[in-house]
Amino acid sequence: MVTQIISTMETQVSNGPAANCLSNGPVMGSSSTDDSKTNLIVNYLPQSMTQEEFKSLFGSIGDIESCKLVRDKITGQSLGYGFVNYVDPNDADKAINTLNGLKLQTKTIKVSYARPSSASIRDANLYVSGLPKAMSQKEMEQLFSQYGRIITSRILVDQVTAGISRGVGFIRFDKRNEAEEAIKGLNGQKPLGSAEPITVKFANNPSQKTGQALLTQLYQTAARRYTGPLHHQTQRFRLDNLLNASYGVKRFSPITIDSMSSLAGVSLTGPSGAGWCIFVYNLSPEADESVLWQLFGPFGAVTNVKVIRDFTTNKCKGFGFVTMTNYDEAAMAIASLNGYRLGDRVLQVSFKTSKQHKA
DNA sequence: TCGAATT
Repeated sequence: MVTQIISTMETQVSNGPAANCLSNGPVMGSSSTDDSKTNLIVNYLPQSMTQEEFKSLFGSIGDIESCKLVRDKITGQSLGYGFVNYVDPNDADKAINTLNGLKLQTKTIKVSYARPSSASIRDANLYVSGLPKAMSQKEMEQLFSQYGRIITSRILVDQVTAGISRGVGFIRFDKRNEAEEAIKGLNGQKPLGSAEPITVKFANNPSQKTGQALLTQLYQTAARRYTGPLHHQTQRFRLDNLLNASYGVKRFSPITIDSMSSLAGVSLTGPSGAGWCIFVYNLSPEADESVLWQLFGPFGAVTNVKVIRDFTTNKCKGFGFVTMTNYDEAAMAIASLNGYRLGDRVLQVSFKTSKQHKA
């Protein structure tokens, strides 16, 4: 858990023209000339960046033959990448040297030569989940390399726990058919010595988040910023106000911390450096992350909340998870919120049980 | 009634 702040490392594994994402290639009017030394792909652009800002940034390096920020055809949202074709190959080189790795908002942009446009290299990007936490990027590549030439790979890591793998990553193959073969060969397979099968599927486009997800992300950032070391009494008071204001109900469970921690036969999801995971049951189908922040935030440091939704309906499946940093604050939240009436529902709140090592 | 992860 605790995967809000994400840092990643990506290495270039190809020789020659650098990797890219998708292949719109040189944009308009480039005819049959060789663009390999002038045409660049720019990845990991901030969602909010406009075509004008994009052009302005890269135009500051030198004359641009053409440039295009790639957008979703339907929504018009930026897909987080674009192409710049310079007039002078020296400017392309200069753009890579000066703008690659530039930090813009929460993103670190990547500037590299675009591969020649062709249908065969499209949709060759895979999303992999369920990777063993101990698996390195190199090991992941070894696993996939039997299916083709890997252009880029990445394993996502959790920054707040000092770079522990989140067990998910990306593999971009040179060719789509290589990616297809990798799915056939590896999806549902257990990597050597691992008990869990991995999931391998085609990746979504980058930076494609729902407006809801973006709002949630913003809210989580803000909430964490203001989660200060308030005294418990004050927090109680704050919670009362919050809940009264928000839901018009009030009730604290009489369950004590001691009775909570003496539950027999269940192993708790431990601190594990990432905090204490709390299971929240009986949320309404309309519940969203903000409810969990409001409920748990007043008790102390909350690092992560998650409402589990049905994939197709996007409605809450009735439960969610909250991660809190400190045991006593988590215990206090559980003691106070278990049995809490939220609208016409009575919440059940407990430490998340671990299916893995239950006795 | 105890998850899923999207650069």
